[in-house]
Amino acid sequence: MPELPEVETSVQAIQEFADQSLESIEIYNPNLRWKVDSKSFKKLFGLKVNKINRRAKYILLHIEKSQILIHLGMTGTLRIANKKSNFYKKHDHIEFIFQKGKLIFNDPRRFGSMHLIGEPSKHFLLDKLGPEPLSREFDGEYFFQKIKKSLSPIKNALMNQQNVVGIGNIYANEILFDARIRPTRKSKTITKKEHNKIAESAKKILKIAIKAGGTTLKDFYKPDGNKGYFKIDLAVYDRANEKCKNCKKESIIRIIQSQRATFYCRKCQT
DNA sequence: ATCTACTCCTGATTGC
DNA sequence: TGCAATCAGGAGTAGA
Repeated sequence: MPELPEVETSVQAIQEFADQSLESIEIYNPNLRWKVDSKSFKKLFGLKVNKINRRAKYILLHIEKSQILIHLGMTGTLRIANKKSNFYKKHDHIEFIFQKGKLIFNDPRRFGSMHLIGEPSKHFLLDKLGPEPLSREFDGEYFFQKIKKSLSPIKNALMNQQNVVGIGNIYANEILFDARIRPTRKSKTITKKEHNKIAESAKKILKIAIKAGGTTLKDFYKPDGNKGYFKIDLAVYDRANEKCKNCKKESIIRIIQSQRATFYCRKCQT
């Protein structure tokens, strides 16, 4: 599930480990999207995590001159556990043992990843990423310039991490509904004015979602428990055949775009 | 260079 | 109830 708001929530939830030393790391199953290099992680024993932050949908744990790079994929979750508990959940892959607790990475579908890396901006997973959607760099003018010649649908452009990061299938649908733009529109046909609205909607929707994540943080990240991701009140995603929340007349339709489900209102989104 | 389809994997849900 | 088919929120990669 994790898109930018969920990853941001996770980063906030594990801040207690910033400033703690890694006592050891347990690798139960190194098979993720790329095989985890167990050897390199063993060199980290005894070192301190100085900072934990996010770039796009990646989580970074900074340790002196290297950092642990984590991607949650589709089904990855982090959970905090008490140090004494030995509760193993199915699909637990990696466990970081700190002074005051444990951080466990669980991922049933194994689309997530974990790397030990050097300079983040030079890593192959990060070096082509576009700007953060909540930064000043991302605005209508930027997006217009970036995709004004593109033939691909605006929804694909929004989800393309080289254009702007952090937006996945749910929020792309929600953002375009908020902006009243039809997801199938070719990017090159989007006017500057519409771009301003898209950028505005993107910031608005993501901020609302981050806030919602913050309010449910307590339930989400309890030691030894993980109730799963929060959901904001979605207007179109997974609401096929339901009445549009804007016009209250037309039904939301579901189509497939580039193998992914797209939801929109034919009346409100043009 | 741009764009789309395929692919990795397990689990929940839907349909017969 | 059982079993098979379908679908899932990501994104690198191959190939058109």
